Amino acid sequence: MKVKATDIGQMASASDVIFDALRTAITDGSLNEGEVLRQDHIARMFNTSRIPVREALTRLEEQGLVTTQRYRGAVVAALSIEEIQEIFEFRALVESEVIHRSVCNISDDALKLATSYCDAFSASTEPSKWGDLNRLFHYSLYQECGRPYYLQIVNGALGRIERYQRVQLTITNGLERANKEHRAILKACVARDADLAAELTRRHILGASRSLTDFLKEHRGAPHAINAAPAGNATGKPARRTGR
Amino acid sequence: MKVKATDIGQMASASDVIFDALRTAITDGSLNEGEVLRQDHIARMFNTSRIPVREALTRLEEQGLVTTQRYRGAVVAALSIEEIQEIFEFRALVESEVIHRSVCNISDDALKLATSYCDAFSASTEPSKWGDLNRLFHYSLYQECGRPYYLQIVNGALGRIERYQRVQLTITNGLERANKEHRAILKACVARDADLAAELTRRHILGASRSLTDFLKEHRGAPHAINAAPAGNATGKPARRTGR
DNA sequence: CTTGCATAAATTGGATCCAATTTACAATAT
DNA sequence: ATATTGTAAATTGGATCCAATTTATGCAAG
Repeated sequence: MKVKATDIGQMASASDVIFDALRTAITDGSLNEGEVLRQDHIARMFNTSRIPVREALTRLEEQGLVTTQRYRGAVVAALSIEEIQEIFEFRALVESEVIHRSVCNISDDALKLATSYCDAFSASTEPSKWGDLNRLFHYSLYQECGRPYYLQIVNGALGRIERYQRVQLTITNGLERANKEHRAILKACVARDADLAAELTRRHILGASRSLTDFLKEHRGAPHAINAAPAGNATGKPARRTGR
Repeated sequence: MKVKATDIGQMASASDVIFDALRTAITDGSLNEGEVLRQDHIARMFNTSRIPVREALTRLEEQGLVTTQRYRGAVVAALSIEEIQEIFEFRALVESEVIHRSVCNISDDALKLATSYCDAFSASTEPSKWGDLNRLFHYSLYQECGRPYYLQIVNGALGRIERYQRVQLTITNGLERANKEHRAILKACVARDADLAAELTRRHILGASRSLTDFLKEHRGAPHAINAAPAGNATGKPARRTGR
């Protein structure tokens, strides 16, 4: 009998690989907002043609992570402070609902796992991992809500603002407060107090929004100047194309 | 001075045209769920190559309107009753929040417009227009919530279940109840009673969910047998490919 | 008549090529 | 020196072609 590809799981297509790589690069901040994504540059990085690159960029645009203009290419999406606030507020609404539903069914195993992520988060000294650990902690408490669509939406919303949240945690030392709030949320979940867990989650997210946007209002005279600017791009004009 | 394309607005690319056409065909039910979408068939319909078709399908998949398997192509997504219920419940959560925020700022013009859509909805005898009019009515009450991201999410959620809702309105004569509920919502908005408008919207959506899923549980022994099946496809096997 | 396998047809993912458009740059006029 | 304009380079959208894979069909064996 011939072995079909489906028997050993769906092999990732080239566009999937590119999509995943670009997505993580955008969400973790490796790619600065406003940065231009050239199709054949990316294609060369992955040793493919531009076709799968375009498919990946299309998907990223559909998720709101890049914006595209005809014949002008894709740039990493930049969110205004108002847009960031809106997404945090939306997360507060949906995630409080999600954790409320989840706590009712939550298993001891899930609580154990959440605790271990919580510990790892507070113990980690590697800023590049805070985003992942934070996400893993929260998601481990959401898993048993029985609402995959909600989780998908939450994931999309989080993907858009994760890069900013990481900056805020790193720079304003928001780690301590996040940690305390995580402990409180976890405690409420262990006690199976759904209302409390929901309310604490809501405040946790809105609080993070507050300190992040305060930070951005301070440090963002210009729209996109969080990370170090790439060399020679201090002017408003597009960077001159350097040779390949 | 040379006229740039951007000066006369963004010209729609071929993939945009195809995307829009397929999206409306899926949301309004012209394409049955489970139906297979062949790339070069669609390409021939639009006199293009398969490249822009693939881009359109990629975007539709990202929105959850089609599902794709490697080398096996795209099919119009079919939602289980549980998934439909979940999306309605999600809409109830988000749309009640949206209308609550909107009513605080709503203008008399917006109320006038909403009234005209409400009237058109109740007067219309054309089932194919109910979906549009229903959407226009609700959206006209949402416009001034000042939360574009919420509206974008609502639009995505609605796009997934619109086809089913249309079926329900058509078949179970849910029109009368929808109409009454629309009047009540509108009245609450005119009175600037945000809490009431939100609660009525919540119940309106959950009620629609209830009657739709009841209907589906009744009429859906087989997963995808709402609309008339295409000729010669009564068996579970895929239809034999007819000549081009 | 049904089942199993070999082979052909159909279909998708990706590479390469071409046209449309934008952007950079040099030459020129003011 | 600065603005302007024409041209070349860079870049994207799309068409056509090829390889990988799946699906259908025909033929032999039971």
